[in-house]
Amino acid sequence: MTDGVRRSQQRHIPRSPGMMDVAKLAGVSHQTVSRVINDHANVRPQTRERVMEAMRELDYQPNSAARALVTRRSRTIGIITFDSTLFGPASMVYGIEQAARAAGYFVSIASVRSLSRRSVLDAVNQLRGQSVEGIVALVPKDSGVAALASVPPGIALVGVGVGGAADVPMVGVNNTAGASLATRHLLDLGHSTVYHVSGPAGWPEARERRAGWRDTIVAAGASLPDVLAGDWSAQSGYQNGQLLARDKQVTAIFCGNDQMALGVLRAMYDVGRRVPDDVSVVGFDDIPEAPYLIPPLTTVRQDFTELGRRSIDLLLGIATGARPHGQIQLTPQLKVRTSSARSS
Amino acid sequence: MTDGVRRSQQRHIPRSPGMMDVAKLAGVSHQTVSRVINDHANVRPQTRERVMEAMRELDYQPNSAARALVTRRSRTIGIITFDSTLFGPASMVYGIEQAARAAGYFVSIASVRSLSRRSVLDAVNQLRGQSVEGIVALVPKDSGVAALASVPPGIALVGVGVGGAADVPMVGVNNTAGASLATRHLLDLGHSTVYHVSGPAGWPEARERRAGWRDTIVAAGASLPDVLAGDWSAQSGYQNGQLLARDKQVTAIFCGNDQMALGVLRAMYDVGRRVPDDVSVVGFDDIPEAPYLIPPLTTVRQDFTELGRRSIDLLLGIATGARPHGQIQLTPQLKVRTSSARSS
DNA sequence: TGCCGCCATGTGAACGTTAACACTGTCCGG
DNA sequence: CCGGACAGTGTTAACGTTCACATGGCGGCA
Repeated sequence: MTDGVRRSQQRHIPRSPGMMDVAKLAGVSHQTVSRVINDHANVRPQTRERVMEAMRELDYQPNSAARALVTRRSRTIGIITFDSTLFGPASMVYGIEQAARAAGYFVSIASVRSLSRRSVLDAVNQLRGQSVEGIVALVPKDSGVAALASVPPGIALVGVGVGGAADVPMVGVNNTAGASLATRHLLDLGHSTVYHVSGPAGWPEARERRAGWRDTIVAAGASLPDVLAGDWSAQSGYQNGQLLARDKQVTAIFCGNDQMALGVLRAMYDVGRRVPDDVSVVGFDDIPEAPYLIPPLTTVRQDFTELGRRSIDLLLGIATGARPHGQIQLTPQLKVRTSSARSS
Repeated sequence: MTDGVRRSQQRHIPRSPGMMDVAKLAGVSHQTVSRVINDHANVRPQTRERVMEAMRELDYQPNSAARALVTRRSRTIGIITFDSTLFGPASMVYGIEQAARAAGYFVSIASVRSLSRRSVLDAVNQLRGQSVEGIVALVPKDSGVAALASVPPGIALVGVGVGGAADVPMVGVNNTAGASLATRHLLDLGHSTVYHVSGPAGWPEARERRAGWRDTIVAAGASLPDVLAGDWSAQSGYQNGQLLARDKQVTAIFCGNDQMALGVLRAMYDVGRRVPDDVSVVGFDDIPEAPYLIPPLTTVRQDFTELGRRSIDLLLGIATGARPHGQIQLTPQLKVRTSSARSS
């Protein structure tokens, strides 16, 4: 007795009830308890009830480590994410978590400070160490994508927003189509051409949006202005906006995301160029604030949450060996608000 | 031989190398491998090198499940989060993840769709099922906080943004002080009083900011206007802003967060009331876009990332039994921009 | 010289679960 | 009325670690 007390004192983590304890209390074998937990057939309803009761009484929680050890399945998927502070990534993490949980998986997260090959690979290894059954990687930059491509096979991996050309199963929005939608919208409003504030070099999504914009301009036979490159931030939008605001020829601007559009809006305001009377501005993403900017921002909507959900679908498909490679592209949608209008 | 092949075929998950395999290859016992992995003393450098070499050769990854099973430590902490889509929560998750990783922990996430007692408790149980060693809960609503209070002890738990009165160890920003800072700033600019667009009922942070505002008004002997209640969204800010814009007496508004301030800004613009010439507006949070709104928003800055870091400090402190209860309050900071000016 | 103690390693038993198989009855068809 | 199928349950052995000891060798000190 004394000995027992001493023993339980030296382990600082108190033992929580196990299957054996439940079994003893219910008067069955631990295997029967296991059967109840895993909803196996061939357990008498009455027995099942007795076991459940015992579980309730002891506040029994199955030990996931033991289970993972013997089944070799962690029921966990990992997310690698860069700057999950932004609306887009944050929403996707949310969508992924919801979908994963619905599919019976836990979600473990590893956020990387930079998108260098090195840090992405570190994150992959961290998650491998947790023996995740699959990884969804939000690493929307070439260096990150390259790192993904060099991950040893054998681990299910899906990239999100890594561009259509990536050598990795991926889900993303059709950026080319989205950019095209926005550009055509502005051309259709009578603007002679459309200027573009793009995302930074090395980002597949920036490149694809730029391409969609360019192709549309060219196809329409309009003159092709130089691209201004930002870094996705409102600040960079503001700076580029100041440049554009000075040029009276500029009547329509398509921005690579809403934050930059917000900066452009502010730059126009500062210089006294009215939106949409003098200049039309279109963004990309449809952040929740978009309808309340001055003026309400016309933008291309991506359904980030759905993107997250789909990435789990794809991942689970791969994990069960369905398709070796897959590619899912969602179609974005133009949201016309008041920041775009007919050319005067 | 044939038998061996068949066996490895029927298990669909192929066995990855274990300690035993490494041990055999290095010509030592599994225990020595364990010692090498855990950096135990008393291993000859030469032996250590041989083991490391074997690990590299086999691409050995320690099995975290087995380790967790025997040590009863998962090296994992859990995050419960509500609407991680917003800037604040998203930043905190980021800060938490960084800090946890630095402390050698993995991070598992459970996002709840609502802050009802039920769903918060479900999330707690999900994480308990993963045997996390501690939980950081971002559940900034009374119902969620109440749920936390009823979590069985024995699991380390820290609330973030749950209000100072909570019966749970917590970290948060000093909302009262922050609101006071904003309100005093406006009073000091000569405004006869300050109106308040508050967060929704049942949110401790909304309550505390309201209290800070009210106390400051009362202490200054100014007249106390009715509170307008929003729901944190830009939309609700816009709606309440429209109400306030009609009232010519309103010259200063303190908003419970930046999104609502953004909506108010837009409402003022629509009605033709100039900010800051006619009306001063101050927000709370300092979202990255705040400097680029029209006009740049004066706001109260909270360091969300730091908040996340601190919550891990507190959690780890509790988990190692340092203090049974703790409370950390960070001091927010006023960022004066151009949306606030002297009363005319 | 002999014993003690420490360094370097090995051995065996947990940890809590699932998988595989063994064991009872009961019911049904021949 | 007997054999076999099947429902319901129990028994034993993994899974890959760490922990608590046990072991052997070697150096130092009395």
